[in-house]
Amino acid sequence: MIKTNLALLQLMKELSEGEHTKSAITLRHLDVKQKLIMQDQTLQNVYIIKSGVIKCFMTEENEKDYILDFLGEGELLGEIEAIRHKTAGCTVEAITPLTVYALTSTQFRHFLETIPAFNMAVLEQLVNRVMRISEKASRHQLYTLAEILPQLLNTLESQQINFTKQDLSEYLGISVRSLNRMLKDTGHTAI
Amino acid sequence: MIKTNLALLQLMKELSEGEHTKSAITLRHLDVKQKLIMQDQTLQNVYIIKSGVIKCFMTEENEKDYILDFLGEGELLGEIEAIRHKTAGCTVEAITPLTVYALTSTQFRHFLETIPAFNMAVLEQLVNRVMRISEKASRHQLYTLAEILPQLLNTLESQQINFTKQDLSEYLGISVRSLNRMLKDTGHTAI
DNA sequence: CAATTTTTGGGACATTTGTCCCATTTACAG
DNA sequence: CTGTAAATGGGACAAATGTCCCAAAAATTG
Repeated sequence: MIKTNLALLQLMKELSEGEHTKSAITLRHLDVKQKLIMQDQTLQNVYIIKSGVIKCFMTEENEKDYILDFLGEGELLGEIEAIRHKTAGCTVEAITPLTVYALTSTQFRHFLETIPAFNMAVLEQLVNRVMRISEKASRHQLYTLAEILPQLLNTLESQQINFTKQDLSEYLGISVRSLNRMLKDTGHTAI
Repeated sequence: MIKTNLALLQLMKELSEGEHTKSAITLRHLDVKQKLIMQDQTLQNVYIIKSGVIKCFMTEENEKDYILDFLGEGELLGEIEAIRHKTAGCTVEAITPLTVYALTSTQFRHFLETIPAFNMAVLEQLVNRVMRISEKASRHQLYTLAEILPQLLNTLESQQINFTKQDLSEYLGISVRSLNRMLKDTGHTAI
């Protein structure tokens, strides 16, 4: 359920120690509930998660939030904006203490052009994300909650993070009330 | 509503005439309802739409289809599979007569590595797709049909393609019955 | 043109999900 | 430890959507 990209994490570790590259990379720490990226903001940086977990969500005009994904180690953030030269499409908020590698958007594009391994890792990151979001969208449109929920609960058990009901329902695209109801009906007590 | 990528289309036009690159690129024609890519199939090629429109959809285990997107000129197909070395995640079917540029997955990866403009165009294509799919997923989770439909109908008017009710409802992730009901309630007669 | 298939439109009813609301429990700051 | 805020669980009802089904209209085929 929490997506990671260990290949990119490893690569960033190397780059952050590399002679010519380490000066471009800094570290940043965030506490729980702090926001790394705010929707509609102009971004100067691209981030790669070193440790911790974030939620990435979009806020629509009717004030409702939709959580696109929970992302962990090695996941790339802000690359969309760096490549398209647009403002942020979603908000990124820490749900555990977080450490990220940061590099400027300009540096990011420079790395893309000059470091083949980095370029490849970013391409892979992007196609994986397309797949994942597509599959999630499809699943959530074509199955009922009753079919999706058990799988999700299964996945949740292997995570040691406490997701709030609010977060789970925003991830599923339903109201908290519906989530509660379904949990009760299926006999699930704790999350 | 129909996504296009004119930058990539232009680039492909140039590459298909370029001294060193034209031999790698072939053309393929398809009729309406023919499938260019079948879900779960292993792909040998990557395609770029030269002209025409396709629908890209996923079939879930419960036999229901979800249309991810309608794609037109310059859109890239099969790149996900070429980069991840996986089988196709969705089916691609022509909804108008179609002409595509085809190149082998190997050639595609070679172009990525050796032609910076191509690499950049693919990166842009991918981030745009992530944005688009994310926005669609979010919108469809957070708004009711009554709010989405008018916008969609608006967009439809500017297209000269006849979408079937079936396609529209699979794009919206609802049943045809619901689509009909909503069309009647909002006083829309023709599509 | 006739026969057949596909698409469309909608009635009736069941199911799912949302909204509003409030009591209880849990977490947290002073 | 205590008061306040946040999160949880669920009743009651409204609204949205799905399922099943069938008849009319349109498109396709021989």
